[in-house]
Amino acid sequence: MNTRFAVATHILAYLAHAEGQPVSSEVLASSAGTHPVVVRRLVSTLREAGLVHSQRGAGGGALLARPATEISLLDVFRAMQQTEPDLFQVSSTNPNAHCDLGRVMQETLEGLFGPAIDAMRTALAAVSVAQVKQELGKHLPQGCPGASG
Amino acid sequence: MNTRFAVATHILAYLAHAEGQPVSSEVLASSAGTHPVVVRRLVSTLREAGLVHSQRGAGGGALLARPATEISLLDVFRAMQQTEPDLFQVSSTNPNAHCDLGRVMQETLEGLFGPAIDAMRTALAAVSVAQVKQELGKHLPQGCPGASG
DNA sequence: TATATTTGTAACCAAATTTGTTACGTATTC
DNA sequence: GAATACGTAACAAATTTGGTTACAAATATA
Repeated sequence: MNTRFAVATHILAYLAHAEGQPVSSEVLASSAGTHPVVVRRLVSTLREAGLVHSQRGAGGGALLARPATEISLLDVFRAMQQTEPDLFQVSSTNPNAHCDLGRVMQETLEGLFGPAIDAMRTALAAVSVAQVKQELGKHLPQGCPGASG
Repeated sequence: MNTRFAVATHILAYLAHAEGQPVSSEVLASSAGTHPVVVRRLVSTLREAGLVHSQRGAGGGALLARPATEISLLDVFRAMQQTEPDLFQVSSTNPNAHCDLGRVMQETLEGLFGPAIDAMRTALAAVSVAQVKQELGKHLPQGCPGASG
C-alpha cells in the first residue's frame, strides 16, 4: 500500500485535535509534509466516505463528520481502498485459462487470503481516530502545540 | 501489494503438487500466466528464503525445499517482503519535522498499524502450502491434470 | 458589492514501480 | 558435444504515485 492511508490517518487525527475548527488544506499539508492539493484529494475521498465535511471559502477547511471515537482505522482503510488496488492482487494475476491448476488458483487464493485480510480489518476496526489522537498526545513532548489538547 | 505474492503462492502450490519432480520455469510460467523469467526471479527470491531448491540443466527446475505442510503463507509473505516496500508505508511519509503533530505521527502510526499487520501475519501463518494444494484439489473439476493428486 | 480566502477538480509531469522481454553465461543431463 | 534449463543483467512498456499548476466555484468579510 502507498502512503495515502498513513496521510489520511494523519489528517483525521489532526482534525480530531482541532475539535470542530475547520482546518485548511494548507495547514494539513504542512503538518503531513505534502502538497495542499494532495490533501484536498484525500479529503475528497474521506468526504465521499462520510468521514469528514469540508467548507469552502475564507476560514473554511475540513472537519470531522462525526466524533473521533466513532471513526475507526478500518473506516479510513475502506475509504482509501475505493481508490486503490487490492492488497493481494489475486484477480489481476493472469493464470492459464485451461483446465489446470491455473484456472482455479485464483478463487482458491481469494478464499485463502480472505481470512488474513479479515484479521487485519478486525485489528484496524479496534482503533479509533480518537485513540490515534490520544496516542499522539502521549508521544508529543510538552510545550508543543497540541501537547496539552 | 503487487501480484508477486499471489504468483509465488501459485508456484509453490504447483511444486507441492509435483511432489519432488522438478518443474521448469516454462511450465510454471504457463500455469501462472506470466513469463519464465518472471518465474525464475520469484524462484530466486523463494530460494534465498530457503523455501525451494532449483536444479540447472536438462530436466531441471524448481522443487520445494521442505514438505508443503511446513511452508506457510507467512513464509511466502516474508520472502516477498524482502523485495517489496512495506504494506503501510508510514516511514516514507514525510511529516513536518517541527515540534508538532507531524513529527510524532510517524512513530504513533507505526505503533497503531503494527497490531493490524500482526493479525494478518497470524492468519497467514495458519495456512500452509499443503492446504493451498488441498484446497485447489477441491476446486479442480474431475478429469483435469492434478485433480486426482 | 468587491475582495480575499479556500475548496474541488482537471491536467500534466517526473519519478518510481512493476511486469515483460531479450540476451547470454553457466550448469547439468544425455 | 549438444540440448536443456537456470541465473541474472539489461532494457522497455505500462502503470502508479505524488507533486504541481491552474482555474472555476463558493464563502466570509470589509
